[in-house]
Amino acid sequence: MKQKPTLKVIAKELDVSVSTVSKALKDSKEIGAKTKERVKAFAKLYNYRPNNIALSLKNRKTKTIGVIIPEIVHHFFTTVISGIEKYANEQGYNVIVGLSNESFDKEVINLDMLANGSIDGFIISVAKETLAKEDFHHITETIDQGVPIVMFDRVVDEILCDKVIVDDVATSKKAVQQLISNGCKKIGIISTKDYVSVGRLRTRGYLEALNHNHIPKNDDLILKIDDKLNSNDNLEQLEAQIATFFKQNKQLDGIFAVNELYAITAMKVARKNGIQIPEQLQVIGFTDGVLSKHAYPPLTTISQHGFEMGEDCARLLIERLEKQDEEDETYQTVVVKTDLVLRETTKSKS
Amino acid sequence: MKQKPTLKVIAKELDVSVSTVSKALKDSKEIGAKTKERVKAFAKLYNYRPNNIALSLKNRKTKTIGVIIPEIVHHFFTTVISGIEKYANEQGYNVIVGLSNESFDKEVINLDMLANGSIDGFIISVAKETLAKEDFHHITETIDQGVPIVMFDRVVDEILCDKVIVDDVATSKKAVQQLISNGCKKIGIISTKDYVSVGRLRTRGYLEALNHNHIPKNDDLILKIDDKLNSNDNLEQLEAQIATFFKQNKQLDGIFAVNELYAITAMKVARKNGIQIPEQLQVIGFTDGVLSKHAYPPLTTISQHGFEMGEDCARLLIERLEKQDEEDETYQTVVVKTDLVLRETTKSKS
DNA sequence: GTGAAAGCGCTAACAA
DNA sequence: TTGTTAGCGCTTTCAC
Repeated sequence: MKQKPTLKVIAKELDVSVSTVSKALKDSKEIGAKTKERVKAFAKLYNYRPNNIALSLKNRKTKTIGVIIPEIVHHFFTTVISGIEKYANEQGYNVIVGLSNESFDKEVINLDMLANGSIDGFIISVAKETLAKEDFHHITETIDQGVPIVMFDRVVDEILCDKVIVDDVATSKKAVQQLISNGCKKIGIISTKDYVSVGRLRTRGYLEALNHNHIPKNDDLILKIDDKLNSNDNLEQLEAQIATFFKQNKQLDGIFAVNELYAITAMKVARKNGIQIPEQLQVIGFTDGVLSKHAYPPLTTISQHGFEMGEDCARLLIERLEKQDEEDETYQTVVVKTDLVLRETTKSKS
Repeated sequence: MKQKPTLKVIAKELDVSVSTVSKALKDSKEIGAKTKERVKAFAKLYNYRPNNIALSLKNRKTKTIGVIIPEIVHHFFTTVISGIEKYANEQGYNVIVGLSNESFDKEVINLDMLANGSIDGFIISVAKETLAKEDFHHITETIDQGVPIVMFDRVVDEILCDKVIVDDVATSKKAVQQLISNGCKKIGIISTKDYVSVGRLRTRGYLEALNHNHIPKNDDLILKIDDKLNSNDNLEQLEAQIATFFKQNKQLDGIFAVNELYAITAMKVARKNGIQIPEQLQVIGFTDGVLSKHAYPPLTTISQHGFEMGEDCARLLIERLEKQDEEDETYQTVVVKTDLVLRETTKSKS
């Protein structure tokens, strides 16, 4: 193992000073042509690369951004990461990923580990446990220390920062409206507990759609899945809860699910009960991921455009980083548009 | 925005020296009890956190590891990352993710960006384009510079480093044997081009199984999907190639696919052709991901235990990092065990 | 045209 | 018990 060459090593080897080497490598006009040549040749030969850490210390910025998400085994989050990565890399930034695993403590630890100078700013989607506890001190403290944060998807209204979201209410309303227009009479929703912002908002959209069509609200038709159940471990419990829901609501002919896993599982349960999709039951999911595309039958879903969300997050963050001196205290909330991707789990009954 | 407190700031504020503060914060016995108290109280009050970058520069290690994978929107890779993350975090390491997007150039850039002191070591699964070009100079150079690398899944035999793989040949043989035992007579394989190591090896396992059962090889039954087709973009092309394959091989009654996307797509094509699964066609995939689990019917697959692979990668790398002085030039190749997860796309015809 | 010195934030050997 | 100093690798100002 050859040791990595540093300016100092090169300087000694060539019998010049460190600063000469530094300048030569930057093509400074202060340095004589042949010295430059010599230095550059030597540097190339030994594959010199400036030490990023030293630069970071000097410049007080690391050119890397930290992304903290609840789970990486989740198609939506990975598309967002792809988007972040793409934009960040284009701007010369690196991306460091931390997983909270939906746990408050791990979220705090991750933030702590990275906020100590390792990264210039965060992009985060808040863990369910954190939302449930409503304890956001780690986030506000980080912001107070001058480390900017961009929140996406699962955001916290009270915290002042840039945000990238989807118009959950309007989008859900649109989806449910589609079911109604298609002739569904008894539409159920499979959502999360209310502390998860997106679940709460999507439920609100569902209710607005019903209301708009003068359909009375029926609490039996609203299923709020217990916390953490969309982790891959307890699929059986998820299925059990949905099976019970089906049993309690016999004439269900439409389902709106707030994520694709819930939608897919509902379809599985329906199939076991001999219910035909879309003839007897129409289904729409949220988040257009691989699961939806490859489901049988292919699932009609709302596309959140995760990749674009990621790009927006990175853009917002990097823009703020690059003009950090200006102390801009006005925050943006970007609302990414959604699309209803019609596939085979819905169809007009007319 | 308060500026982040440094030792220097604290020292000045408390009118002691920087080293006193440093030692006090580390509970050094050299420092007097009340000085310690004072310093600690102050540090807590202003939420002091040591600057990681400075520590990295000092210690010549960053306690972060770089993971470079072809695609993050891929269940297998995300499970591996989860495993890496878990083990790394337990050991106090951070994980930084780079995506090569199956491109040689992006792989090189990623390696370059990070090899300059930002990370202590790499975990990498090689991009298809790199495998096709057979140009590995960026990898060998990195190793030569003293930055250890662990390869997983898509590895390069010629490169000396730690590796974590699955016994692709034996595992594939087992899967195909299962099909044969189940009574399949005409078994096809859907694989990748040969330069992708895993595709090549899995095809070899397929052939060995046939051979073992005295079934003659038939090249028509071997489909090698064109490069990059498992990226989500060109699903139609994938489907087209598989449809053609079906047309050319009428009595196909068994399919072994080298990843779950190929398997799922084959099932889709079969369904369109009115072929019953598993009655008329049995299917086994590789990589037990979400797609397989939620497919209809649920797909029999080989579980690669990605999470464990990730843990092994991290363990191998960190072990090497922590004893880097010893200059251990013996490399390990960990072969992770696989399991055949029997679901509903296979069944004995007896 | 080249080099010395200071400094980014921190630690540790050594002095006081 | 506390402080001074040097140094991690680099940039940059200011002398020479």
